Amino acid sequence: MGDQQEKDALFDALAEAAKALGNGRRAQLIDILGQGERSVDELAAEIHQSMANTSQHLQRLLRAGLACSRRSGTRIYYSLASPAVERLWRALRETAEAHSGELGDLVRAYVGDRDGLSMITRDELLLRLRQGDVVVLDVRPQPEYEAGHIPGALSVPFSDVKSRLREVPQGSEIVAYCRGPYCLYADEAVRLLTDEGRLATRLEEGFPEWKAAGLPIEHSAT
Amino acid sequence: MGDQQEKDALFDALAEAAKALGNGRRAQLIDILGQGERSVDELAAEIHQSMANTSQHLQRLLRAGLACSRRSGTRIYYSLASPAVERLWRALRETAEAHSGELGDLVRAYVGDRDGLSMITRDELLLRLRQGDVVVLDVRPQPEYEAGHIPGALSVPFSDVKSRLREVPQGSEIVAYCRGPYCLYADEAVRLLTDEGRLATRLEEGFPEWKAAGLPIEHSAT
DNA sequence: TTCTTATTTAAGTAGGTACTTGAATAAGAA
DNA sequence: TTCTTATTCAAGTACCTACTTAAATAAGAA
Repeated sequence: MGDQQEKDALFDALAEAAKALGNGRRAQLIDILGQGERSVDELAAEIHQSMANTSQHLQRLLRAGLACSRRSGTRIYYSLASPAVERLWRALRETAEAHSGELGDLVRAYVGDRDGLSMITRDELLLRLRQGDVVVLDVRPQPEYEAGHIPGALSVPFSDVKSRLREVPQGSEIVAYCRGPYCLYADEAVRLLTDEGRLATRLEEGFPEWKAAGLPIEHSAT
Repeated sequence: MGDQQEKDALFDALAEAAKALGNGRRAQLIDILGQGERSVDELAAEIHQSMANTSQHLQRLLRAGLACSRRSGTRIYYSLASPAVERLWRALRETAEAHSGELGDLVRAYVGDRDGLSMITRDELLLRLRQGDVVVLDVRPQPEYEAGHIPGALSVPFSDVKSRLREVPQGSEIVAYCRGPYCLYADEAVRLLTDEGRLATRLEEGFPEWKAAGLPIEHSAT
């Protein structure tokens, strides 16, 4: 007990979990899995990688204890191992953001200019929901909506917003949300709706943050 | 804006911070830096690595935005870049611990059996401090005590406990603390004191957790 | 049974990482 | 100035990682 070799082994094991997060593709997988469970082929499509490569990344997450999997017929569904993983991912983002400069530039390069974009916080949305004068739009892909969404939200995946405009109730303000701060679905939806003359706003954060705050969640009957 | 290449670059940058933590030696450095700033040679001695290798690890932490450094004469002192890093490190530990099994075994192998060890929580210690019937012992190395400690604590580094027994006031219960749950200094101090017939207890957590909880801290006049 | 689809495994390669050793800086002391 | 000490840099090597392609499983459908 207490010798250097064992100490090194302990810290190596802790570092294993960090290594699992230490790859851009796996970080994306964690971000997506934060929305709910997904199959390997869906995940491969999301991160634009081959099935083989995606499978290997997922198994790395499995081994590190960040993800878990279940088989259903011919498909295998992966999900985050515990809420602690969600906290770890958020802490990593906050740390990287505090290291001002580089990451900010990359976010700006990917996300573009959000200056003209109307945004509201979670607390504001809660208030408006109680008043009952907003329509909430979940613009993430359908499977993520089905795995869990803000109660009362309508599922209109980003790619369908334009064609399904008529389904969105008129008259009240629209609040769109997606995966989180690094997700553009809600941004684009708000821009599109605004162009159509609707009053639309983006929720600052995404579904995982809503869930992590302990707020109520609705699941689709399957 | 919004293309795959930029998205990959953004997540690669986030993964960079995780990669920096993804090495046992650097994880140890982060754990030690959580106690306060230290010079390169002190850190090299702590992790039992060469100066060159330690320096390279520290520069990796620097580049990733997890650490920062300042020069003072011929020495360069490294410290954590922000409290967010401390949160990240804690989240990583919690995640790894949730992945029951392997890590538990490694902790047990390094830490040994804590069953016979008397422990108190932070809240209990706060209560006892208010009652004024405890002596608090900081058994970490002197530089860590100087960089910040629990108010009123006496600095008796682990290696000196045996020879400096007389300095520890008799009559009241002793509470020893160190770096945190993976640190053995307080364990050993409590065993030693108990063998000498003193009433000694270990603080469950360490100094970084005390600091993170926003509790008061005392610094040595230098 | 054979066929199909989803996933994993195996093998190979280019590039990255963690150490080592020895030389180069950089600040202060003599 | 030279000497000393703390730190960094440079170059080399053994090992590890992220991807590729092609073959192997594994479950369900026909």
